[in-house]
Amino acid sequence: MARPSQTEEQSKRLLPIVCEVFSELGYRRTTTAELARRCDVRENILYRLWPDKKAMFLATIDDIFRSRAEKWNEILADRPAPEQAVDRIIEYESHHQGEHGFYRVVFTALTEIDDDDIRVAVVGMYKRFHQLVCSQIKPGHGSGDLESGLPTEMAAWGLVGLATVSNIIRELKLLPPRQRERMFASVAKCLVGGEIS
Amino acid sequence: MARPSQTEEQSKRLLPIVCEVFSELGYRRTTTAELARRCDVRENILYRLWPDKKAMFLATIDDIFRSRAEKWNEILADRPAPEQAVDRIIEYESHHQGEHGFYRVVFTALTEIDDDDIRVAVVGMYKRFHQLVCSQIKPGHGSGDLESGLPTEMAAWGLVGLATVSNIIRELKLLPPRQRERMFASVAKCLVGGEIS
DNA sequence: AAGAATAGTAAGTGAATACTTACTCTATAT
DNA sequence: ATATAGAGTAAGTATTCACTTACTATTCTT
Repeated sequence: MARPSQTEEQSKRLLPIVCEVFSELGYRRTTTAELARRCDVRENILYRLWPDKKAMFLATIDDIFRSRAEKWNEILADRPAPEQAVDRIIEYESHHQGEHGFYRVVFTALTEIDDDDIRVAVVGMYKRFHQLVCSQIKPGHGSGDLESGLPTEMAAWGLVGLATVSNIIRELKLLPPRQRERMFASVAKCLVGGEIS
Repeated sequence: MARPSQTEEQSKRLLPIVCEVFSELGYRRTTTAELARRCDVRENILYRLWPDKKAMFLATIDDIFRSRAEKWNEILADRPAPEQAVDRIIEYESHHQGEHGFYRVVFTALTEIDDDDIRVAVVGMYKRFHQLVCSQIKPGHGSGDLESGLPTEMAAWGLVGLATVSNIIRELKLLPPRQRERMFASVAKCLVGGEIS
């Protein structure tokens, strides 16, 4: 009949901006007015793309995980020896942490888990994140335990925790960058096994 | 002249309740009306004890650290062999994690660090927390590095991270309690050194 | 070109909320 | 006893904010 809908394209176009705002301000402090301003559209246009503010946030949670997983795939794309996969990611993470607001979104989401939809989204994200880490640290080492003596799943949780503090340290400037990177790399090595460089 | 002020006593009496509400709802979702309701007083009475909502939250951040540090001192009060101090705390933490809303307050505070006062409070809290962990894992092992090969300060950050994920796992029920406890204990052992039990 | 659905504009609305004000009651020092 | 400062009550206020509505302007199909 008439104009074909562009909502799909527009959602895709605006979502990164929405992500950015949520990661800067957190869920509650982000107002729909601010989202509209930053997206350079009116509020009701956002409401045509998503039913409400919560839906915008849920889309953010999904997207933020997707983009992080994508980054990792890029890093590993040129197929290094599987034993080096972990080291590559550790290298990358220790330097580029927090660049895409991943943890800021996670933190603000964690204070909203009384809401079932948000809880489900966060739980899903963590499970996939943990799985992703597991799959990356496993191949290099036979089956079962790592060199450190830890089962893969446990070491993976340790790494997730390490990434979390590391981001907190970064945000709060608790350590100078170099020192933080060394800390990340050393503790990560300790968890997955191998010498400490 | 007249009645002696009881503000001191009343602050002390109400602060634990205020802490509880902030840890349940986070900073933004906590309304002064709800705080008053839970404290069973009127709003303006809270405003006589603290100048504004932020001050109530800052008091919460301080108190939540104090009470955690106090707990640890209690645990170590009956002077076990210094080598066992770490194991005791690990034991305690793996079981009693999250009981006092510590991490919920931390998470909600982390999304408010654009505010300088809150930032300073959180930075202070983390520094003291890290110091506390350091002082607890150091004595058992000579000077410098731990059995794991990690410097004490690094291992301490690792433990802080571990405690963080562990609380997230608890809140999101990502693992059944027993498994979470085993994970915590194993990864902690890996970080400070010593056999994995 | 006409018709129709979508994109965009601008103003508004009702509820929530941090904080206030004006007041009464109560305990204490003298 | 009583004057006085603090404790408690109750209503209010200005603002913010998620979400809506009524409208105009586009762009596509036929």
